[in-house]
Amino acid sequence: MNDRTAPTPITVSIAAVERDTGLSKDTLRVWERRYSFPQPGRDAFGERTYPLDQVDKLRIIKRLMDQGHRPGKIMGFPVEHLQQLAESTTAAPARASETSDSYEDLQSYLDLIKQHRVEEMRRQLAQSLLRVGLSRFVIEIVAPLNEMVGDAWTRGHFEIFEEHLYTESIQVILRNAINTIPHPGNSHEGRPRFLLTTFPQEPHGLGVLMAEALFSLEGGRCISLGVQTPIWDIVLAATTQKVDIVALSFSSSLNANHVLDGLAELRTKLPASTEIWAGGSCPVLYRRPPKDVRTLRGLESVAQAIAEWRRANRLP
Amino acid sequence: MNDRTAPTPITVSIAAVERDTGLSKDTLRVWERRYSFPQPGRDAFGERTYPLDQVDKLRIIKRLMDQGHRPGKIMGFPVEHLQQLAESTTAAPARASETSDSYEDLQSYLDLIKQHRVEEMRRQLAQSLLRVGLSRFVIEIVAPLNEMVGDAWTRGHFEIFEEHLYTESIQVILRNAINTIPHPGNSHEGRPRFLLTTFPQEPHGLGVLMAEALFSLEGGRCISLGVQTPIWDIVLAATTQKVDIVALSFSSSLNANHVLDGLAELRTKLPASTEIWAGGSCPVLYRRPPKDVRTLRGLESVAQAIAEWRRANRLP
DNA sequence: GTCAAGCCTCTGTCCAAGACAAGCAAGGTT
DNA sequence: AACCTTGCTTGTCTTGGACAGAGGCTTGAC
Repeated sequence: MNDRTAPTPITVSIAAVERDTGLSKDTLRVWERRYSFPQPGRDAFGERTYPLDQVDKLRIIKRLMDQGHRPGKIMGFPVEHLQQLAESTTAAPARASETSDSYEDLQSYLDLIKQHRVEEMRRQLAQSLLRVGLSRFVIEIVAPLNEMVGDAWTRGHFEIFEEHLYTESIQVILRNAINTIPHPGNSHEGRPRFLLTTFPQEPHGLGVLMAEALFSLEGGRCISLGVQTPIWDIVLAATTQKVDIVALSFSSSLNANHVLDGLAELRTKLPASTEIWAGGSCPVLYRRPPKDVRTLRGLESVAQAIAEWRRANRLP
Repeated sequence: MNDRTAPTPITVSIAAVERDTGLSKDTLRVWERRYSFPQPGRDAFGERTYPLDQVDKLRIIKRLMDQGHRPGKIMGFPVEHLQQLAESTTAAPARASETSDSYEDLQSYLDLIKQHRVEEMRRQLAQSLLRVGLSRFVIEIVAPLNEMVGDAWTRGHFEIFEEHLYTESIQVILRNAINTIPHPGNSHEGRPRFLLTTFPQEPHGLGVLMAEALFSLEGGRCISLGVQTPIWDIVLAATTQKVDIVALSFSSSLNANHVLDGLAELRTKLPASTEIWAGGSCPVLYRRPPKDVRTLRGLESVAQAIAEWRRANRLP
């Protein structure tokens, strides 16, 4: 129950390891049985005590698994090897984001986070927003930055709290910007009503926020449910709010089958007149596009999608 | 593992019950063994399937336990009796919030959610904010509303998406309000630096946001990490950002032991000069106050706590 | 009558080893 | 290149036993 760090302060209990690594107690015990790692000592009551270096290794393993590695393959490697493995991940997608703001400009934001100069970063973000406008800001700065931050994290260059600092900063800037978008009169003509959220397994909210910004700019009326809404509640909300389009955001960490199954289920439960738009970095959306769901590959396609919706729904 | 709601849609798995009630799987099994409640059925694989009414009863029991009741005493009672018991104690705190906005005014917000008139609710919230000011808005309107919404949710009067709509609305209003708080010059004298976040098991972010509003109003400089930051990352962020106070928010859904263990561990890892402030509706904070942690019971005490910090840190 | 110390019961968490379905990779077929 | 089958991998659920620590009760001293 407690940490029992008192006698030998260099070990922690199984509950603490579960909290710090996100690996369940069951998993920790079964790994020990199968792979002989971790190998915790025992305290006077026969309960497991994990040395800190093993907890560190568990954290690295967890990160590599989020990246797609399988535990059985990597469990035996020494820590140095694992760190090396983390380094040698995709370098390609970061280069693809050299569009208008050059790669170096974006990199400077990462440096600001790494130096923990949060206020300076927010100032510069706000400045960029003013310079290029909200739409280009989201598409050309925030989206590639998200990717770079995620990338840096999987390589172990960022701590979790640094990623939190980044996310919170972007959220402040974007929400503030969304608030300043003027309400274009009372005319509801040709203004699609959006419901925005994510599936229960998806805790990342920046995608929803970016979509809300772009939809609103294009004249959409947005209702956001935040993240992690059960499918049935999405249906309830969509029908009671009489929305035209349900928009969902998917990050790359999600299980492919869950995404497809969830979208299929949502499609059957929603009336056919309600469109479903799906976007985000989840690869399966574009590799095996689901039936009767509009997939938005890249945020640039948002404007076109809304234009097409307008054309299709001009006069019913 | 999965919900297995497909064959008989009226039962859920033990993992789902753990998620929805906050009671651990171990606890659920041991209750079944000792008190013969709950009594889940079994699916084709021999795994427990909990009927929804039993989950509802478990939720009520959880709430009564938060109020001090012991499981063995109340487990055998029928649901009606338990509800009655819950009513008799709940009435007091709700009444206590009849300070400026009367109970009926707050109730009208709940009605607006229930009628799904989101924009109207936001308009009225914004109006209340202007009328009474941010500080009283947070303390006298948002805090009791949170309680009422949570209350309505545990009784099954609210759908999940309605709670999401509420949370998102409050978030929009509060973040906007926080943005408008003027930066009082460059003087850092007597202005405590706060780090705000929650523990990994705590996904609710409104508490952090309310605290940020009040701290900022009192002249504090706030750095928010959002929710669910691992303890080690809280330590890292606190030291690199050189904060004076780490402020944490705890909802009543959290496991008491996890909260106390986490706070104890955080206390040992942070330098003694960094204060820890803990607040929120988690009962254990006030029933068994942790060592060397300042617990803020109710948001009214924020101003006093900051005043005391100022007095203690005037001249080192 | 009040308070402290001791005892006892209650209660959540940990342990062990076994079982199995869902996830994933490799091989074969169209 | 797209698809199905087969077999291995892996996380989660199962049972029943054990025990520490908190809560509540009783006793005894003042």
